[in-house]
Amino acid sequence: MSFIPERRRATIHDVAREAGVSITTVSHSLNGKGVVASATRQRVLDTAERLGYSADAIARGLRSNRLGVLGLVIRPLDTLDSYQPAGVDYFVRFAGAAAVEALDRGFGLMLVRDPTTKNVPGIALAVDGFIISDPTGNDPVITLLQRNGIPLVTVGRDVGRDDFTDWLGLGTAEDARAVLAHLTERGARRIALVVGTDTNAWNADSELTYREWASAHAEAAVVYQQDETAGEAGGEAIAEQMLAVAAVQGLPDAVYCLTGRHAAGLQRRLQRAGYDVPADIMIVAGSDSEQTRNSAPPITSIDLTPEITAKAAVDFLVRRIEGDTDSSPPVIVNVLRQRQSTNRVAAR
Amino acid sequence: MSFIPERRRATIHDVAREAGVSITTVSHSLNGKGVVASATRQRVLDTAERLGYSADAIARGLRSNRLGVLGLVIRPLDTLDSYQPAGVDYFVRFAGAAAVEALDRGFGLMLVRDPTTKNVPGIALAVDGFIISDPTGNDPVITLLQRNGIPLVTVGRDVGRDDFTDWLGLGTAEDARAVLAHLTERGARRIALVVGTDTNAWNADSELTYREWASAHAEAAVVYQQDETAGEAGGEAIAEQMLAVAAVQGLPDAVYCLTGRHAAGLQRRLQRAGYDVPADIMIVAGSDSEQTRNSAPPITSIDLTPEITAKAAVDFLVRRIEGDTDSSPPVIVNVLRQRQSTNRVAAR
DNA sequence: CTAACTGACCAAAACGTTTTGGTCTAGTGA
DNA sequence: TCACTAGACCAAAACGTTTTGGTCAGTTAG
Repeated sequence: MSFIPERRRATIHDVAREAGVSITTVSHSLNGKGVVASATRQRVLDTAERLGYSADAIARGLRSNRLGVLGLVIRPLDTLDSYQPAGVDYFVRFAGAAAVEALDRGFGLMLVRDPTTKNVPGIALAVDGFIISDPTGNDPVITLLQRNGIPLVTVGRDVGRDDFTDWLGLGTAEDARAVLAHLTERGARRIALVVGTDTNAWNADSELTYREWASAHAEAAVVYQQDETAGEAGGEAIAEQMLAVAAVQGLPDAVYCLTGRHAAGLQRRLQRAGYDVPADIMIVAGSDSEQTRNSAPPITSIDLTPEITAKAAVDFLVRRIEGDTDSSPPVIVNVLRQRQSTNRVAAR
Repeated sequence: MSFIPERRRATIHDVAREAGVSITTVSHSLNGKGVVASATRQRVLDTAERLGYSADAIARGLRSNRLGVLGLVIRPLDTLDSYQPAGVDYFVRFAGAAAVEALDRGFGLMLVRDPTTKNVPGIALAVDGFIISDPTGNDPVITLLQRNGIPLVTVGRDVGRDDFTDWLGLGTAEDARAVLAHLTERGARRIALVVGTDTNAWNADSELTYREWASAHAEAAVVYQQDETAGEAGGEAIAEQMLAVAAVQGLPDAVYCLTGRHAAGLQRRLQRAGYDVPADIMIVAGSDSEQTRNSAPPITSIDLTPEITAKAAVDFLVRRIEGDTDSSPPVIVNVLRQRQSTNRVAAR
């Protein structure tokens, strides 16, 4: 037994008939356009209220080419192929915050997977604009959206697309510099870097900044690469590699792992090999997560403040949609959460 | 400098002109309706492909009254008034899983806040159907949607609306019985319950089942109530209450806290008062979370398997949208994750 | 007194589809 | 030859808005 009562929604025609005016007058009254005698306007408003009328968003969208929905594509999730990687709360926090901000501005937010693939709902290309989080290099999604004339902003730049300027910087270089400065201050000299394999700006710019730092300090750059999807096991694997060459070239003073799960796995494996964190080696993660907060010891991490980033991205996109093509993207500033993994004083 | 290239999307008229047929024939060719000579159909298909044509979802939606979007309202988040409560990953996992499942079925998923409030995007009432997670008693959102003839299913029943049957049970009673059986098996007799203040079925049915168990076992029912939004501090507050009356009526053997954050706070406060978990008192949470996984000791919890629930909810809603009014809602079965907080054998 | 303007309102077009109800031709059976 | 059917196609209506381009009456400027 279904409940659907098939109660037809009131249309603008119903209101017009009931109020004894034309639909033009109803539309004008409701939207504050045109000139309508105030008595008439009030009568229309009352009638609309009484009938529970609200303009159908689809019909309005068809006419005015504005649906009231923003699309969100989180590219790393397309490669992860799962929307619930354990402990990775960055993206869900991002999506939630983006939804709230969009709602506050009168837009809905629709989560969409890679729209270049088949079987994506047609509505995806009908939204008013897109936020693309962490685009890949020369991202085909951007190409598709541009071809269809859909406004978009990205969070993190597309490293293969220098002509595209509507992106929010993630403060990646600043973060890397802050981490390296923090580690140096705590006495580290030989710092290794562990990046992911996605071709996004986060990985690219972190590595770039690190290499700059290394050459400026006359240190050899030691960069490991590990698949983001490998999780903690991936971090352990990197630790194995470090241990394998430790006899020859020694272990680093400190390791900067972009991914929190890599950091947790790496720390655990090094501890198992008898090393103390932070006394023998310090560890920092570039992305705060459940794993970094709850490792023993807790791992110093960059809190990427997805709530702030999401809010800024929505704001920036809405500006573009509304025709403001000049304002430049906001700059995101993240915070370094100092924890025990880099606390040399507190080490036994 | 904006990037928007104002490239007009190809319409059905463009395809018709280019292929030398009427728009009717294009529509029929593309949708497999009507009778079209196969040579003609192929020509149309090729032309559409060449022009990169895909039907505009809004226009289609207007005509066929089907937008291809599902709405999701997570009611507890409306009261929490934040979409990113720290460590509460149930809802974000739910939303992510629902989005994936919807996408797999050709729908978009739109996250929406309480649509009875003002300033909600009009599109909210234009979606094809709604999933309402954890409705409040006699939820006004349900009333609104029903008045507008929008299909909906709820996750957890509306405790004030017995005539509404399209809800997915959360297995709440089964969960409660499993927890109580587990605690009894580990030697507990005097078990206390801590529920939240939302008027949803989870709270109501947990308490009901608990009281049934208490009277069946001739035990006094001890029920504490704490606001869901109070977090770990709320759990500590409950512990204070327990400690205050401990001299008179003793401490319970075990506590069943529905909310994971309450459980974590409660455990910490009791430990601070010198009690050992699980030796002196056992603790179980009704909802697994970061806090229950990472407390010391880790807290035995019900894993509410939001991925499974979300998938089932989408499936059920799509059935209703497609006119299947008969199939009954699926039954969700959750799992009890046994951890050290109820492990009496392993206690010192 | 006429022309121009203004205030109040409305009919119809337009948005891009799907679907209804045709037309026309060629073939079939009687 | 005539009625009928089936195949192939199309014109126009419909979905519910917003917006364009009016009309009409009354008022003001010259």
